[in-house]
Amino acid sequence: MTQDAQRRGRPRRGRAAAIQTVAMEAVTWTLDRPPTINDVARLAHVSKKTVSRVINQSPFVNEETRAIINGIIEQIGYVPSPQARGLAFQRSFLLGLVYDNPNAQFIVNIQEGVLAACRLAGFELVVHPCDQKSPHFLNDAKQFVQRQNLDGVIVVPPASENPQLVEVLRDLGCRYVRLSAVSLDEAANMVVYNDRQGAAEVAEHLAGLGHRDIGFIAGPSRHRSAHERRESFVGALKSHGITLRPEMVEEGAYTFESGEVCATRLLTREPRPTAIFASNDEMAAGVYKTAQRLGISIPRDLTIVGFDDSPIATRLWPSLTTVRLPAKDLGRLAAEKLIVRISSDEEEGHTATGVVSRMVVRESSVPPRG
Amino acid sequence: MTQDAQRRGRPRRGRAAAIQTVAMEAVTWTLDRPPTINDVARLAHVSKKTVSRVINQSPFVNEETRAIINGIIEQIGYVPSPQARGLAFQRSFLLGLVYDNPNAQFIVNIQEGVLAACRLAGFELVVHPCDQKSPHFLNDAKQFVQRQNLDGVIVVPPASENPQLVEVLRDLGCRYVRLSAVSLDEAANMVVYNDRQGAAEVAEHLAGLGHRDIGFIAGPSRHRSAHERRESFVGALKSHGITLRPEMVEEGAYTFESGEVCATRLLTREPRPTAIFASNDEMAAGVYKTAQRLGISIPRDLTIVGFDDSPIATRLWPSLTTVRLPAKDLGRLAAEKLIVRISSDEEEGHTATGVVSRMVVRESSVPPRG
DNA sequence: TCAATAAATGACACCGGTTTCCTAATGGGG
DNA sequence: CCCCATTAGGAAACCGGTGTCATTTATTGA
Repeated sequence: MTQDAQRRGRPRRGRAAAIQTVAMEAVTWTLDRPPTINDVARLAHVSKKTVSRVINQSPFVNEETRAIINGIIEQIGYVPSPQARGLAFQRSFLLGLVYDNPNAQFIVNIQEGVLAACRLAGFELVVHPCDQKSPHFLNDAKQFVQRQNLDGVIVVPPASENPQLVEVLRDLGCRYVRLSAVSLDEAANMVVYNDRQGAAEVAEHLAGLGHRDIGFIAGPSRHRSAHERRESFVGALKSHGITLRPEMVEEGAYTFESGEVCATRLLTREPRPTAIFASNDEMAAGVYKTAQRLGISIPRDLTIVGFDDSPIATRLWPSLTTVRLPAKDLGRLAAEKLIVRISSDEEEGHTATGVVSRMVVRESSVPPRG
Repeated sequence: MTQDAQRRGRPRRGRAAAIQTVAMEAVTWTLDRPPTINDVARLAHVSKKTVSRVINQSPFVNEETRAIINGIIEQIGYVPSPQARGLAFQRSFLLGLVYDNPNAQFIVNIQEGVLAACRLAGFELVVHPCDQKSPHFLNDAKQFVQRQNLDGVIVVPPASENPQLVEVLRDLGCRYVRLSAVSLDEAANMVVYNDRQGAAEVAEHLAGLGHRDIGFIAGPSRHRSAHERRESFVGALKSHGITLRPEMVEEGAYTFESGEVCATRLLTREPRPTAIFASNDEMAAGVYKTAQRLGISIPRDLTIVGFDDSPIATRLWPSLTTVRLPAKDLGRLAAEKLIVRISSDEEEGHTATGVVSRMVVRESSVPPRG
């Protein structure tokens, strides 16, 4: 009975005293190494398991105890070791971003969106630029995942459209989310951006302005987005009674230089188009340069529309009418999707996720002359 | 003696046999979890310590044993757990990249350079975009380092020029390397890019072309690079007998819009400058737009020079004479420096490291008319 | 008053590596 | 033939957390 009383009483006193003790010790307490969970447990006179419960927000902790432990954690600046947590949880709290996209702004925007979601969930982001043409491409990606034991990977187009890469990720048992213009995978693994909407709006815009001789610069056929933009644009024009003649279509490579080449072909042909829709802003910039070189005035003699709303769209003069692709939202959605699947430890999340692109009208699109 | 013989002999047979056994087992051997060092040790009939020695290239392992273990590692696809290694080594093999630079291309280039060095050393890169103006800036940075226990951090300007941030990193005991236009820190912690060289070349170029009425758009004074570019440019002009009059200097914010504003001021003033040197390409693009708006022909009536050699320099028409800042090399050097310090576990590396910027002449710079 | 139950906490094994310390076998010199 | 240095390899503790299960104490119902 005496023993019981002691056992019952001591912890109370012990804990109550701990507040004082620690408060006093805090000034002089200096560790030559980062504090660990054991230090916290010792100072709080509890077991490390209880500290662990506090860290992990377990409901089975007395409020008083929790307050004491949190106070000590605060005072000594304890931060749980991610390595130890990772080892015990079998998780790394790390997401990977795989990209081979040459558009730097797109990548940075995606990164920001992904990180916005990561921060809320306590994840960090590891980046992996790569090159699909490299013979080490698949092996590099594999090592990337394994080397830090990534919990999940987000893949950006065009790499996201590589079936071998997806196979590698699947074999590794690594969760992934792919970004693409079309749904290539089960809903849980995809975030799609609807380029059809934006391309259709452009068609409507140009038709509404009165353009009939319209040139189109398509993207490279290996990009799914190129097909989407093309088909939607052609279809929407047709519904406005305008047929895009084959000789008014050129296929570019989403690069500035290819935009110049395609524009040169289109603009030296009769009848010369009164408007050109380039499948991305880079190529649209190539059209600008070519038009200026040929002495064609923009927008008086030529309306130009791009796609992406990259920074260059507003740097050009006149500013470029284009389609805004909300890259940051895209990144955020992908990360959220991935994190939900990782956290729930389930393959659910079968709802389709995506964003819609919308046209932004600026100065480069006006009615045709005469 | 018999026992001894057995003890001596068995391992031999054991190991020799292991090759066969494993070779046969490999086909049917399926684990429902990733293989661990224990699996390798068991299959190789050695202790896990010996496997550890092989992994870490210890010289105290028999060649035969090493070959057997490597064979098994290969066959079962064993990859050491980064969490476990991290826990034991007290290292994360993770580098951080802190940036608040609005220039996406610069960031992506830095990332690529950093990763080139990381790959060789077995490190991965975690990114952290931030905002110096946010009240959480310092705390976010601190958590960023702690959350994954980063081995080192690379800080890109202008964040790199924030002394409080550096203090936080130092307090955390986190190694860091700063990029900046000037040496703000001990040599071990810096990689500098010499903007003076490029700016001086521009001065020489413009003077050589015969320009005398030269306008200058400076960067924001909180950027060290802005000072470097300005001082060097002014100094070099002076050494060519040209004095930059105060009314020919405007201070921009390294943004497109500020370039427009400054250009408007410079170009509506008498005498109008025959050449404008903008401290970065973004602002130079603003000058282009303003000139076009005012009906000033480039380069006939106005020579323009930028700085950075960002993608926009070649997208503009005529293409922009500018100064190339080798961002990728910068990133690589910073990462190499950091990795050396981490690996050697010493504060050495007192040699200064840096890159030099060089002018790239394009179409926007010609002699003045008349 | 006495189980039965729930709440709060602790003891101990474990995650997958590394380090420390120790043993056994081998080879060479006296 | 013995001793010792050297090489190869193993046992156990450890890194810093988490899981499982047991234990203690307080509360409730019969």
